[in-house]
Amino acid sequence: MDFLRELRWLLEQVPRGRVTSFKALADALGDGKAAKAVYVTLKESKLPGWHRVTRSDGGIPFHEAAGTLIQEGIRLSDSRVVGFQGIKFTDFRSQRPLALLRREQRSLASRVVLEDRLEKPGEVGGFDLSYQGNRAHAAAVVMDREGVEVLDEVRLTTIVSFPYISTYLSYREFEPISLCYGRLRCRPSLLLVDGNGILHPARFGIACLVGVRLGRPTIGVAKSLLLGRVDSGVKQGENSQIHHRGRLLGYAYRPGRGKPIFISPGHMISPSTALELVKGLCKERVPEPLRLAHLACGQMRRAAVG
DNA sequence: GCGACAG
DNA sequence: ATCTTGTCGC
Repeated sequence: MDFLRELRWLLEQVPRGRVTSFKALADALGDGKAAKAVYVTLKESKLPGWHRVTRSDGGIPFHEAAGTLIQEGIRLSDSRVVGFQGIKFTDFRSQRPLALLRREQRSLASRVVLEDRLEKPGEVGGFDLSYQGNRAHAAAVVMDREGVEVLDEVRLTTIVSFPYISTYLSYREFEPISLCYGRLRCRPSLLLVDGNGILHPARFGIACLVGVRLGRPTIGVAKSLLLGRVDSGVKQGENSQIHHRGRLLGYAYRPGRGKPIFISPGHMISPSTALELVKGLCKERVPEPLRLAHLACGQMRRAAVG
Protein backbone atom coordinates (compact mmCIF):
# COMPACT_ATOMS: atom_id res chain seq x y z
CA MET A 1 0.00 0.00 0.00
CA ASP A 2 1.20 3.50 -0.85
CA PHE A 3 0.51 5.39 2.38
CA LEU A 4 1.14 8.86 0.95
CA ARG A 5 -1.05 8.23 -2.06
CA GLU A 6 -3.93 6.97 0.07
CA LEU A 7 -3.64 9.94 2.39
CA ARG A 8 -3.49 12.37 -0.54
CA TRP A 9 -6.64 10.82 -1.97
CA LEU A 10 -8.53 11.26 1.32
CA LEU A 11 -7.40 14.85 1.83
CA GLU A 12 -8.66 15.76 -1.64
CA GLN A 13 -12.15 14.85 -0.43
CA VAL A 14 -12.26 17.39 2.39
CA PRO A 15 -14.10 20.44 0.96
CA ARG A 16 -13.02 24.01 1.47
CA GLY A 17 -14.71 25.34 4.58
CA ARG A 18 -14.68 21.94 6.30
CA VAL A 19 -12.08 20.21 8.47
CA THR A 20 -11.31 16.66 9.52
CA SER A 21 -9.18 15.00 12.19
CA PHE A 22 -6.15 12.69 12.27
CA LYS A 23 -8.36 10.03 13.82
CA ALA A 24 -11.07 10.41 11.16
CA LEU A 25 -8.43 10.04 8.44
CA ALA A 26 -7.01 6.97 10.19
CA ASP A 27 -10.47 5.44 10.44
CA ALA A 28 -10.93 6.07 6.73
CA LEU A 29 -7.59 4.37 6.08
CA GLY A 30 -9.02 1.35 7.87
CA ASP A 31 -7.58 1.55 11.39
CA GLY A 32 -7.89 4.32 13.94
CA LYS A 33 -4.56 3.32 15.47
CA ALA A 34 -2.88 4.99 12.51
CA ALA A 35 -3.85 8.46 13.80
CA LYS A 36 -0.35 9.21 15.05
CA ALA A 37 1.16 7.98 11.79
CA VAL A 38 -1.15 10.36 9.92
CA TYR A 39 0.02 13.18 12.16
CA VAL A 40 3.71 12.39 11.65
CA THR A 41 3.26 12.00 7.90
CA LEU A 42 1.45 15.32 7.47
CA LYS A 43 3.94 17.06 9.69
CA GLU A 44 6.78 15.95 7.42
CA SER A 45 5.10 16.24 4.03
CA LYS A 46 2.45 18.89 3.72
CA LEU A 47 0.08 17.29 1.23
CA PRO A 48 -2.57 19.52 -0.39
CA GLY A 49 -5.24 20.16 2.23
CA TRP A 50 -2.96 19.47 5.21
CA HIS A 51 -4.15 22.65 6.92
CA ARG A 52 -7.71 21.23 7.24
CA VAL A 53 -6.66 18.48 9.65
CA THR A 54 -7.19 18.96 13.39
CA ARG A 55 -6.94 17.03 16.60
CA SER A 56 -9.97 15.04 17.76
CA ASP A 57 -11.16 17.98 19.88
CA GLY A 58 -10.90 20.47 17.02
CA GLY A 59 -7.57 21.84 18.18
CA ILE A 60 -5.17 23.19 15.54
CA PRO A 61 -1.99 21.06 15.50
CA PHE A 62 -0.01 23.21 13.05
CA HIS A 63 0.05 26.87 13.97
CA GLU A 64 0.87 27.82 10.37
CA ALA A 65 -2.55 26.53 9.29
CA ALA A 66 -4.52 29.19 11.16
CA GLY A 67 -4.29 31.91 8.51
CA THR A 68 -5.44 29.69 5.64
CA LEU A 69 -8.31 28.26 7.67
CA ILE A 70 -9.60 31.74 8.49
CA GLN A 71 -9.41 32.64 4.79
CA GLU A 72 -11.60 29.60 4.09
CA GLY A 73 -14.21 30.93 6.49
CA ILE A 74 -13.40 28.81 9.49
CA ARG A 75 -13.61 30.59 12.82
CA LEU A 76 -10.97 29.90 15.41
CA SER A 77 -11.04 30.57 19.11
CA ASP A 78 -8.08 29.83 21.35
CA SER A 79 -6.46 27.71 18.57
CA ARG A 80 -9.59 25.60 18.22
CA VAL A 81 -12.17 25.34 15.45
CA VAL A 82 -15.45 26.98 16.46
CA GLY A 83 -18.42 24.65 15.90
CA PHE A 84 -16.04 21.77 15.17
CA GLN A 85 -18.63 18.98 15.29
CA GLY A 86 -20.80 20.83 12.79
CA ILE A 87 -18.17 21.27 10.07
CA LYS A 88 -16.15 18.12 10.72
CA PHE A 89 -15.94 16.01 7.55
CA THR A 90 -15.91 12.21 7.99
CA ASP A 91 -17.83 10.95 4.97
CA PHE A 92 -14.80 9.59 3.12
CA ARG A 93 -14.84 7.29 0.12
CA SER A 94 -12.14 4.73 0.78
CA GLN A 95 -11.10 1.13 0.21
CA ARG A 96 -9.86 1.14 3.81
CA PRO A 97 -6.38 -0.11 2.82
CA LEU A 98 -5.22 -0.86 6.37
CA ALA A 99 -8.21 -3.12 6.86
CA LEU A 100 -7.13 -4.91 3.70
CA LEU A 101 -3.64 -5.36 5.10
CA ARG A 102 -5.12 -6.82 8.29
CA ARG A 103 -7.10 -9.25 6.17
CA GLU A 104 -3.92 -10.17 4.33
CA GLN A 105 -2.19 -10.84 7.66
CA ARG A 106 -5.00 -13.12 8.81
CA SER A 107 -4.86 -14.97 5.52
CA LEU A 108 -1.09 -15.45 5.49
CA ALA A 109 -1.21 -16.56 9.13
CA SER A 110 -2.64 -19.87 7.94
CA ARG A 111 0.67 -20.58 6.20
CA VAL A 112 2.72 -20.33 9.38
CA VAL A 113 4.21 -23.66 10.45
CA LEU A 114 4.64 -24.02 14.21
CA GLU A 115 6.58 -27.28 14.10
CA ASP A 116 10.34 -27.56 14.06
CA ARG A 117 11.65 -27.62 10.50
CA LEU A 118 15.14 -26.57 11.47
CA GLU A 119 17.71 -28.15 9.17
CA LYS A 120 21.20 -28.95 10.32
CA PRO A 121 22.49 -27.01 13.33
CA GLY A 122 23.75 -24.13 11.26
CA GLU A 123 24.10 -20.37 11.24
CA VAL A 124 21.86 -17.80 12.87
CA GLY A 125 21.17 -14.42 11.27
CA GLY A 126 20.01 -11.32 13.16
CA PHE A 127 18.28 -8.40 11.39
CA ASP A 128 17.72 -4.86 12.65
CA LEU A 129 17.06 -1.32 11.39
CA SER A 130 17.66 2.24 12.49
CA TYR A 131 16.13 5.38 11.00
CA GLN A 132 16.77 8.93 9.92
CA GLY A 133 13.30 10.06 8.93
CA ASN A 134 12.29 7.74 6.09
CA ARG A 135 15.87 6.64 5.51
CA ALA A 136 16.36 3.14 6.89
CA HIS A 137 19.78 1.75 7.74
CA ALA A 138 19.53 -2.03 7.79
CA ALA A 139 22.02 -4.64 8.95
CA ALA A 140 22.22 -8.42 9.05
CA VAL A 141 24.77 -10.34 11.13
CA VAL A 142 25.26 -14.08 10.73
CA MET A 143 26.85 -16.07 13.55
CA ASP A 144 27.36 -19.67 14.57
CA ARG A 145 24.70 -21.42 16.61
CA GLU A 146 26.34 -20.38 19.87
CA GLY A 147 26.59 -16.72 18.95
CA VAL A 148 30.37 -16.60 19.29
CA GLU A 149 31.82 -16.00 15.83
CA VAL A 150 30.61 -13.61 13.10
CA LEU A 151 30.40 -15.47 9.79
CA ASP A 152 28.89 -12.82 7.54
CA GLU A 153 27.54 -9.29 7.66
CA VAL A 154 25.56 -7.02 5.35
CA ARG A 155 24.75 -3.32 5.64
CA LEU A 156 22.54 -1.24 3.38
CA THR A 157 20.47 1.93 3.32
CA THR A 158 17.07 2.34 1.66
CA ILE A 159 14.08 4.68 1.72
CA VAL A 160 10.94 3.36 3.40
CA SER A 161 7.53 4.69 2.37
CA PHE A 162 5.32 3.11 5.03
CA PRO A 163 5.18 4.72 8.49
CA TYR A 164 5.43 2.94 11.81
CA ILE A 165 1.98 1.77 12.86
CA SER A 166 1.69 -0.70 15.71
CA THR A 167 0.68 -4.17 14.43
CA TYR A 168 1.64 -3.21 10.84
CA LEU A 169 5.38 -3.14 11.42
CA SER A 170 6.07 -5.71 8.72
CA TYR A 171 4.85 -3.35 5.99
CA ARG A 172 7.56 -0.90 7.03
CA GLU A 173 10.48 -3.21 7.67
CA PHE A 174 10.12 -6.33 5.52
CA GLU A 175 11.70 -4.92 2.38
CA PRO A 176 14.98 -3.74 3.94
CA ILE A 177 15.27 -7.05 5.79
CA SER A 178 14.62 -8.99 2.61
CA LEU A 179 17.27 -6.97 0.75
CA CYS A 180 19.81 -7.75 3.46
CA TYR A 181 18.96 -11.43 3.34
CA GLY A 182 19.40 -11.49 -0.42
CA ARG A 183 22.89 -10.03 -0.19
CA LEU A 184 24.21 -12.49 2.37
CA ARG A 185 26.85 -14.84 1.02
CA CYS A 186 25.79 -17.76 3.21
CA ARG A 187 22.11 -18.09 4.00
CA PRO A 188 21.53 -18.70 7.73
CA SER A 189 19.32 -21.66 8.65
CA LEU A 190 17.61 -19.58 11.35
CA LEU A 191 16.58 -15.92 11.28
CA LEU A 192 16.06 -13.63 14.29
CA VAL A 193 13.94 -10.54 13.81
CA ASP A 194 13.43 -7.52 16.06
CA GLY A 195 9.69 -7.68 16.77
CA ASN A 196 7.07 -10.38 17.21
CA GLY A 197 6.14 -13.61 15.48
CA ILE A 198 2.72 -15.07 16.27
CA LEU A 199 2.50 -12.85 19.35
CA HIS A 200 0.34 -10.49 17.30
CA PRO A 201 -3.41 -9.71 17.04
CA ALA A 202 -3.56 -11.40 13.62
CA ARG A 203 -1.08 -14.09 14.74
CA PHE A 204 1.20 -12.71 12.04
CA GLY A 205 3.92 -10.34 13.22
CA ILE A 206 6.95 -9.33 11.18
CA ALA A 207 8.89 -12.49 12.03
CA CYS A 208 6.09 -14.53 10.45
CA LEU A 209 6.15 -12.52 7.22
CA VAL A 210 9.93 -12.78 7.00
CA GLY A 211 9.76 -16.53 7.61
CA VAL A 212 6.95 -17.24 5.17
CA ARG A 213 8.29 -14.99 2.39
CA LEU A 214 11.88 -16.19 2.67
CA GLY A 215 10.93 -19.79 3.45
CA ARG A 216 13.16 -19.95 6.50
CA PRO A 217 12.77 -20.86 10.20
CA THR A 218 12.33 -17.53 11.97
CA ILE A 219 11.93 -16.27 15.54
CA GLY A 220 10.59 -12.90 16.72
CA VAL A 221 12.31 -11.20 19.66
CA ALA A 222 10.59 -8.09 21.05
CA LYS A 223 11.76 -5.79 23.83
CA SER A 224 8.27 -4.82 24.94
CA LEU A 225 4.99 -6.67 25.12
CA LEU A 226 2.46 -6.15 22.30
CA LEU A 227 -0.34 -8.27 23.71
CA GLY A 228 -1.09 -11.15 26.00
CA ARG A 229 -0.53 -11.45 29.68
CA VAL A 230 2.62 -12.47 31.48
CA ASP A 231 2.80 -13.97 34.94
CA SER A 232 4.20 -11.16 37.03
CA GLY A 233 7.63 -11.45 38.58
CA VAL A 234 9.72 -13.45 36.15
CA LYS A 235 12.94 -14.26 37.99
CA GLN A 236 16.22 -13.63 36.22
CA GLY A 237 17.37 -16.46 34.02
CA GLU A 238 13.84 -17.80 33.93
CA ASN A 239 10.84 -17.59 31.65
CA SER A 240 7.07 -17.69 31.71
CA GLN A 241 4.45 -18.44 29.10
CA ILE A 242 2.46 -15.77 27.30
CA HIS A 243 -1.13 -16.71 26.60
CA HIS A 244 -3.77 -14.85 24.64
CA ARG A 245 -7.33 -16.07 24.21
CA GLY A 246 -6.37 -19.46 25.54
CA ARG A 247 -3.40 -20.01 23.24
CA LEU A 248 0.29 -20.21 24.03
CA LEU A 249 1.86 -17.60 21.74
CA GLY A 250 5.32 -17.17 23.20
CA TYR A 251 7.48 -16.62 26.25
CA ALA A 252 8.76 -13.81 28.40
CA TYR A 253 12.40 -14.49 29.20
CA ARG A 254 14.51 -12.50 31.63
CA PRO A 255 18.18 -12.97 30.68
CA GLY A 256 19.54 -10.90 33.57
CA ARG A 257 18.32 -8.58 36.22
CA GLY A 258 16.83 -6.14 33.71
CA LYS A 259 13.59 -6.18 31.78
CA PRO A 260 12.50 -9.37 30.01
CA ILE A 261 12.36 -9.98 26.26
CA PHE A 262 9.40 -11.54 24.48
CA ILE A 263 10.01 -14.52 22.24
CA SER A 264 7.56 -15.97 19.75
CA PRO A 265 7.80 -18.29 16.74
CA GLY A 266 7.83 -16.68 13.31
CA HIS A 267 7.81 -19.72 11.06
CA MET A 268 8.92 -23.36 10.97
CA ILE A 269 9.67 -23.51 14.68
CA SER A 270 7.80 -24.42 17.87
CA PRO A 271 7.42 -22.03 20.81
CA SER A 272 9.56 -24.17 23.11
CA THR A 273 12.39 -24.58 20.57
CA ALA A 274 12.31 -20.84 19.87
CA LEU A 275 12.72 -20.17 23.58
CA GLU A 276 15.63 -22.59 24.01
CA LEU A 277 17.53 -21.35 20.94
CA VAL A 278 17.21 -17.70 21.98
CA LYS A 279 18.24 -18.55 25.53
CA GLY A 280 21.41 -20.12 24.18
CA LEU A 281 22.23 -16.96 22.22
CA CYS A 282 21.67 -14.46 25.02
CA LYS A 283 25.01 -13.24 26.28
CA GLU A 284 23.37 -9.89 27.04
CA ARG A 285 19.70 -9.02 27.15
CA VAL A 286 19.26 -9.45 23.39
CA PRO A 287 20.57 -12.54 21.50
CA GLU A 288 24.01 -11.89 20.00
CA PRO A 289 23.16 -11.76 16.27
CA LEU A 290 20.45 -9.18 16.98
CA ARG A 291 22.64 -7.21 19.35
CA LEU A 292 25.44 -6.96 16.80
CA ALA A 293 22.99 -6.05 14.02
CA HIS A 294 21.64 -3.33 16.28
CA LEU A 295 25.13 -1.95 16.90
CA ALA A 296 25.85 -2.01 13.16
CA CYS A 297 22.72 0.03 12.41
CA GLY A 298 23.63 2.59 15.03
CA GLN A 299 27.10 2.97 13.51
CA MET A 300 25.64 3.47 10.05
CA ARG A 301 23.33 6.20 11.25
CA ARG A 302 26.06 8.05 13.10
CA ALA A 303 28.35 7.75 10.08
CA ALA A 304 25.61 9.20 7.86
CA VAL A 305 25.21 12.19 10.16
CA GLY A 306 28.84 13.13 10.77
C1' DG B 1 -18.17 -2.23 25.16
C1' DC B 2 -13.61 0.36 25.31
C1' DG B 3 -8.84 0.87 25.45
C1' DA B 4 -4.19 -0.76 24.68
C1' DC B 5 -0.75 -1.79 21.03
C1' DA B 6 6.32 -4.48 18.44
C1' DG B 7 10.00 -0.70 15.93
C1' DA C 1 12.58 4.11 16.28
C1' DT C 2 14.29 9.20 17.42
C1' DC C 3 15.01 13.66 20.16
C1' DT C 4 19.24 14.19 24.18
C1' DT C 5 23.64 15.41 29.39
C1' DG C 6 25.04 13.93 32.83
C1' DT C 7 25.24 10.33 35.88
C1' DC C 8 25.00 5.97 38.73
C1' DG C 9 26.87 1.30 38.78
C1' DC C 10 29.17 -3.22 37.57
